[in-house]
Formats: sequence, structure tokens, C-alpha cells
Amino acid sequence: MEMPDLLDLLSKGNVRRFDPGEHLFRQGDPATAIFVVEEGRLRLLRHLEDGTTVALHTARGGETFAEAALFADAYHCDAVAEVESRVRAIPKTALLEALGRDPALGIAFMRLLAGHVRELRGRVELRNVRSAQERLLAWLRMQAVGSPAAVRLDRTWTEVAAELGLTREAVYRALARLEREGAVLRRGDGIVLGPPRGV
Amino acid sequence: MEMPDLLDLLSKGNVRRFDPGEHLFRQGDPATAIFVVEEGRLRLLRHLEDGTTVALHTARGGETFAEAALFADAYHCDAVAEVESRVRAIPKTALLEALGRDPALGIAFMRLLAGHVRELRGRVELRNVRSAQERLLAWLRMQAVGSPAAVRLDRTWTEVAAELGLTREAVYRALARLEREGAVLRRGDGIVLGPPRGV
DNA sequence: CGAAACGTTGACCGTTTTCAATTACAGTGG
DNA sequence: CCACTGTAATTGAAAACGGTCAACGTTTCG
Repeated sequence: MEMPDLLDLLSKGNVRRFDPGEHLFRQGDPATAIFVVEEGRLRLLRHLEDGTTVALHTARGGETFAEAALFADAYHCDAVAEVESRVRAIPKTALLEALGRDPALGIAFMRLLAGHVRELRGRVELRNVRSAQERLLAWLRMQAVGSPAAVRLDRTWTEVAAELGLTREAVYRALARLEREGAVLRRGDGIVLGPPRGV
Repeated sequence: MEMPDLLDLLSKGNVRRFDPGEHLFRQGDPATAIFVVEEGRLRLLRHLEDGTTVALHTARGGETFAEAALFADAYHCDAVAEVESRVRAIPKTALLEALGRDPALGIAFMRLLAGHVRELRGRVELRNVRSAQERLLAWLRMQAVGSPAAVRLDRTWTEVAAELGLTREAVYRALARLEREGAVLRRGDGIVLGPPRGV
């Protein structure tokens, strides 16, 4: 049950550049493609009947979005670049055709989606932890690998804060307090959890 | 682009009855099936390392859940019946095999998963709204249907509060304030939004 | 080299959580 | 038919917590 050339397929589309505020597509436009964010940040916004707007999602580097466009005739929301961004567009027809032809590719795509579901559920779960300190600790434990459990950061704390639904200040404070209390240890480019209590 | 016999396939498993509090499976159990709720209500609960438990999802009649089990060796959460429920279990091996054989079936399943992804992303984005009042209002607008926009509650406010990531008290207060400010109108079993300003 | 963005810490303020108390039901069993 | 029990709904008051603002050092990158 290995992953066939799904990534290959997902890298076939054209990359386009968008300026801040520029639209990739608008609610109601014919759904013609799904997207992969190469770089930057896009917001998905839905316009409601009463004229108000609600944010559906914020897509960042590496993420795919508008997958649901595969199964709809039109986009259900706007996609707007928040900062200058590079976005790869995978044509819907080609992707659908490939998925329908090669079952293994379909399975791979399902796994991708199922993984998203699991990851998103984890994210929601994390947000249920009220305390900033506990939430950060839970996140660190989820990210941790090895023994002793350690996390190597591949992103800035500011970005981590956004994922946790906190301000960066709150994260720094939580971090400082966790370290003060001996729950974690900052090690340059990463964090070590559950440090030796005997010291 | 119609839905092929996914429902057909999803109605192939055995139906089992569960009493309130009874477990369908537990976190760590070998993943052998995905499920469809025939009737009742199930909660998916994840146990954190600190012993606490958080709700991942509440599955209701008609819903499928634990789809991610198809691609995982073990369940990553508990499933517990909240009320007496009838649940259909679709064996993982059979489903995987059928999905691999019939591409159309796969497409239908992908659509299901893509819908879940969209819903979950919406949930996360909702949690990014800091103010309890704004968050509740955004949620209400998303749930609203008809004109004038209205929401009929099929669950308790306590449950809504949990989905919003707030305490029920915070929800009641936000609700009271929204009503005081004329943004919503409580109507027995539901809520009417953006009430006529002329009155 | 200079402008951004990141990292870090402090103080203050507003909001939400918590704790507490009261009302309103719906179901249960005597 | 009614007291009895448990949960939901509701509101108040105080405490805790995170957000916001501010200030400053550091790194990054054009």
C-alpha cells in the first residue's frame, strides 16, 4: 500500500503568482482546478446571503486547498492572496480523469484526504485545551520524536503560535514558564521534553 | 457526476446495537472497520497523555466516521455510544478492495472525505475568532438557512458551546448580548438572524 | 546598510473561565 | 399523580488568563 505518483500528479499544474489582495477565484466561478500553495498565504472566504463574510480557511505553504472543487460545479468561496503568493493549479478534469483511471492513484488521494481529516481533528482537539501552557505542551508532545522526546522546529514560533490559535507573546510566555518549571528544555533549534527530573 | 453505489457498499456491513456508554472500539485497538450511524449518537474521544479526554466528533444518524481507519493500523480514538445506537460496521479489507477495483466508488468516497476536510477547516477557522460573541455569530450565520436567515437547533446549547470551544456560560452571555444588541432573536427552538431593523 | 520580521519580556486591561446559586423541565419510580 | 433526580438554562461575582501595547535586541534579506 505505497503512495503512487500522486505527488507527481500534484506537481503537474501551472504555477501562478498572486499579489496581495488578488483573487484566485470567486464564489460562484466554475470549479476548474484544485490548488497547492507553493509559497505565501491565501484566505478562503465565503459570502453569506446577508452580505457578511466568514473566513473558511487560511492556506499556507505546502497545503492543498479547494479539493472539494473536484466534486462541485462551482467554487463555494473566494480565494484571496493575503501576501504575495505562488500557487500551483491542478486542472480538475485531468486530475479526475487520472484518479478514475488508476485505482491506486485514487487510494493514494483518499489516504491524503483521510490524513487531512486526522490532522484537522487533532488541531481542533488541541484548541479544546484552554490553557496556553497546556496547549503548547500538548502540541510539543504531539510533535515529539525520539527518546528523550524532542521537537526540532522547522518553522518560526510565530507560525507555531498561529497554528495553536495564540499570539506569539502568549507562546513565548508559556515556553518560558514551561522551561522555568522544568517541563521542557530549549536547545537552540529545538525543544527537549520531559528532561531528567533528577538534576 | 452522480454518487455511485457508495451507499450500497456502505450498507453491506453488519449492524450492531450499542447501549449508552458502550464502546465500539478503543484508542489503540486494531483498525478493522469504518462505521455508519444508522440511529443514535456516538462520540469520538481522544485520550491525552495527561489522562484528560477531549471530544473529537459527535456522529449522528446517517454519518460515517473512522474513515481514517482505512489507512491506519489502529484507531486513534475511542468511539462511545452516547445514547442507544445502531451502527453499521463496514469491514476495512472488503471496502479497500472494492475501492481499488471500482474507480467510481473511489471518487464517491473521495468526495465524502473532501467534505469532511472542508467542514473541519471551517471549524478550525472559527476557533480563530477570539471574541465569544463574534464566534457565536459567525457560527450562527454558517448554520443559517432561509430568509430571514434562521437556525433551528437540533442540539443543546451546551453541545454547541463545546463545538465552539467555549463554556456554556460564555455562550449564554454572548447570546444574551447579541439579542440585547438586536443582532439575533431567540424564537423558542431556534434563532432568527438579522431581524428586521424597521420594527 | 537599512528595513522587515522574529524573538523576548513587562505591564495593563478586557474577556473568559470558574465558582456558585437558582429556575426550568423531563423522566422515573413509588 | 407527585415527589425526586439529573441535566439544561440562566445569571452574578470574582479570579485568572491571554490579548494588546510597548520597548528593545537580533536576525534576515534585498
